[in-house]
Amino acid sequence: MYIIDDKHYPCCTTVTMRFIGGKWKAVILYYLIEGPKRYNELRKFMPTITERTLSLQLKQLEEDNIINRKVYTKKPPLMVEYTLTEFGETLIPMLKEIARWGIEAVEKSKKVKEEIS
Amino acid sequence: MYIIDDKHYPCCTTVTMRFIGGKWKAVILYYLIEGPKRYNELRKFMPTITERTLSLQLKQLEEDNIINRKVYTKKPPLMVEYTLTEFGETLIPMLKEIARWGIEAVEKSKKVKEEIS
DNA sequence: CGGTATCCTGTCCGATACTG
DNA sequence: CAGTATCGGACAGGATACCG
Repeated sequence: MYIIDDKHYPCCTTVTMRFIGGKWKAVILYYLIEGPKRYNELRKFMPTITERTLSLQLKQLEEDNIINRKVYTKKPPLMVEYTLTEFGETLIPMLKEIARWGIEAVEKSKKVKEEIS
Repeated sequence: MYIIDDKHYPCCTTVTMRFIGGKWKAVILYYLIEGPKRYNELRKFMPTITERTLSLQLKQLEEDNIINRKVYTKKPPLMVEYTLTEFGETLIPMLKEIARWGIEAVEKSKKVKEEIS
């Protein structure tokens, strides 16, 4: 049993999923590995996410101190950049493992298809 | 864009989350790394999961060919064992990374607390 | 022992429209 | 450009009771 901020987690794995679980967080973070990204850049990488959801997920990641939000202009059009924090960067090895396995799974399913057809 | 079984994924990370996302799947798999486990053993490891949810998650993992379900008795009391499949074993490095980061995050939050108090 | 059945709640997340 | 506001549907997951 682990405790962070008075919240109880039955397993160290639960802790991680609390931070990067959900449909989009890991994907957002994956794209931030290679460097800072603007809001619209992220949207282009994830064409099927809605503005609202992207906005919410970014806000949560910011609250968890995983990413940093930096505003470069005072008046519209705004220019906002998102970056991994130092804490967020500790996630990189894991994010790469997650991505690597995803690719492996896709490859495998292709092979299966080829064998069947 | 990746496609498995006619389902579209915008990113390789999405593929992985499709398999191990959710509140419990990664936790179940983490406990299966060290070897086969019975239904009630898993429940003891995760005291806060409900029977229904554990049952559902196990069934989904079985459908995804990540775990294997083996029944050893014909009449009650039943004896059922869950094991990682060969495909499921490919997840191990990632699962260990996820667990490792969870522990790291807990340690870090402790440090922060000590610094504050 | 290893589950189902039933019911119910919360939350995630999408669609759409609007704004400084 | 980078969001917010509002509404609503789907589904994950909890509580409890029961079964082969």
